[in-house]
Amino acid sequence: MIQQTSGQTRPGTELAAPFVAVVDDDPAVLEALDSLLRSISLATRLFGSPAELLAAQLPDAPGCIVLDVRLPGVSGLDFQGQLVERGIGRPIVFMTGHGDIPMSVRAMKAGAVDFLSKPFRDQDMLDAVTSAIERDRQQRAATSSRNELAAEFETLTTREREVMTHVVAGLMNKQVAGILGLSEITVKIHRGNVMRKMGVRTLADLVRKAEALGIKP
Amino acid sequence: MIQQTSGQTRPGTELAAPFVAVVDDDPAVLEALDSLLRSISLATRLFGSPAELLAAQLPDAPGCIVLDVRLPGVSGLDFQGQLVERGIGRPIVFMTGHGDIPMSVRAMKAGAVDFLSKPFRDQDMLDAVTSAIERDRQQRAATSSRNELAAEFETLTTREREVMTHVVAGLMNKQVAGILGLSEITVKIHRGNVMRKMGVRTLADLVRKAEALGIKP
DNA sequence: TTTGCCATCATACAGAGGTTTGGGTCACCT
DNA sequence: AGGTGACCCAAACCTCTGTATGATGGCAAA
Repeated sequence: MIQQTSGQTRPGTELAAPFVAVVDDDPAVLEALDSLLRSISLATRLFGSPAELLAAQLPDAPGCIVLDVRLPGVSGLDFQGQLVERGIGRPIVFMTGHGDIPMSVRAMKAGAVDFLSKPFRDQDMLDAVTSAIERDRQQRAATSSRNELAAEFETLTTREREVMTHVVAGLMNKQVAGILGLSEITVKIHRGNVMRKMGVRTLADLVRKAEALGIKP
Repeated sequence: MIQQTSGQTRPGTELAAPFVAVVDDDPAVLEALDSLLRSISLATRLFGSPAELLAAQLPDAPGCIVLDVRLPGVSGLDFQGQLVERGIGRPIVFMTGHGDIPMSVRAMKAGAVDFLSKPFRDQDMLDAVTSAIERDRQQRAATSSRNELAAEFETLTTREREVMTHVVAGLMNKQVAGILGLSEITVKIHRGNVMRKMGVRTLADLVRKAEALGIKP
């Protein structure tokens, strides 16, 4: 039971099965992709329109989105932008029957993983999807560890954050005390609290965490 | 005179005028691009083939390469790979008269800044080139500061590097001494040398430099 | 009001960091 | 043979860090 709980709550474990969300207005295409992706043991979510995908709740697992450029409602490229805005930053694989070079370049510039012309070879789609999922896996791992860090940082009081900022800048306790108008002993106490709350035992580790948090001034 | 010397030798200043290297086997295209690029005050280097560019010495300034995909000798895409191998990592803007989507996607995946179909609008080329030069500028700044760091690190002796590795890992002097089979006082001396040679005064700064150098074990 | 958290400071002590001074061995190069 | 530089160590001395112990006051939620 301990292991089970640990496995469920510990972030970054990523044992969940990856999935692929497919958006296309042609049911035949959806069916074909569903079959293809399942053949390599990938879970699928099928959508007939961008709106459906936005309404749905994607699994909390590494995954990607396969998208036709020409979709009912909005352009696939615009939809790409919408997804990013809403924080649904899943890697996207585009496909199209009537694409052109500027379209593909725009998609790639916006971060698309691949841009496949219909008809494409099955293997090309599988490669693209595999690559996209791997990208998402790393993305999620990075976001996850950043979130844990931010959570620790938020447990600090205002004073503790001020002290931490100056400490990781390399200032001595007495200097920090001078800047903040405190006595050196008070700074030491805050500093000790910072170390404890940030879960580090050495200044080196604190500096690295501060770097990851983007603490500069 | 002091200011002049300082300005010439300090890296990262990047006051040098940006340039654009253009490779195309059609003299008319070269001439047209030369004229276009000069109109926004960009220096140009014109080449009739990839081999010519490889033989030439590009200026030590931010710049980019404008390349036709179909070139005498090699494919523009293969040439892109060759340039990366030789450390000529300038951002590339592709242009083509007979391109297709897979080609453009491959180029973009390989890091191309843009991929323009001929005929393209002048403004599109200017935008692409401007963006490419900006990317190179940042690339060069990053490489430059990494090189300075590596240079400092290379002035360290083997022992000093070992000590530094353990120190930035957060170990105490006595622990480092135990691992390396030294006395604590010797570690202190090495540590002092490391700080001096790496040009830092605080452990925090040393940790940051070590991070930038990718020192982990 | 009581409780809890935040913040502040003092004294005292233990331990870690850092430099200086001075000394030694060894390998390599001129 | 002498010089250089890496490497090693010790004693002395100082500063800085870190952690108690104990105490005060403000402020907000229960």
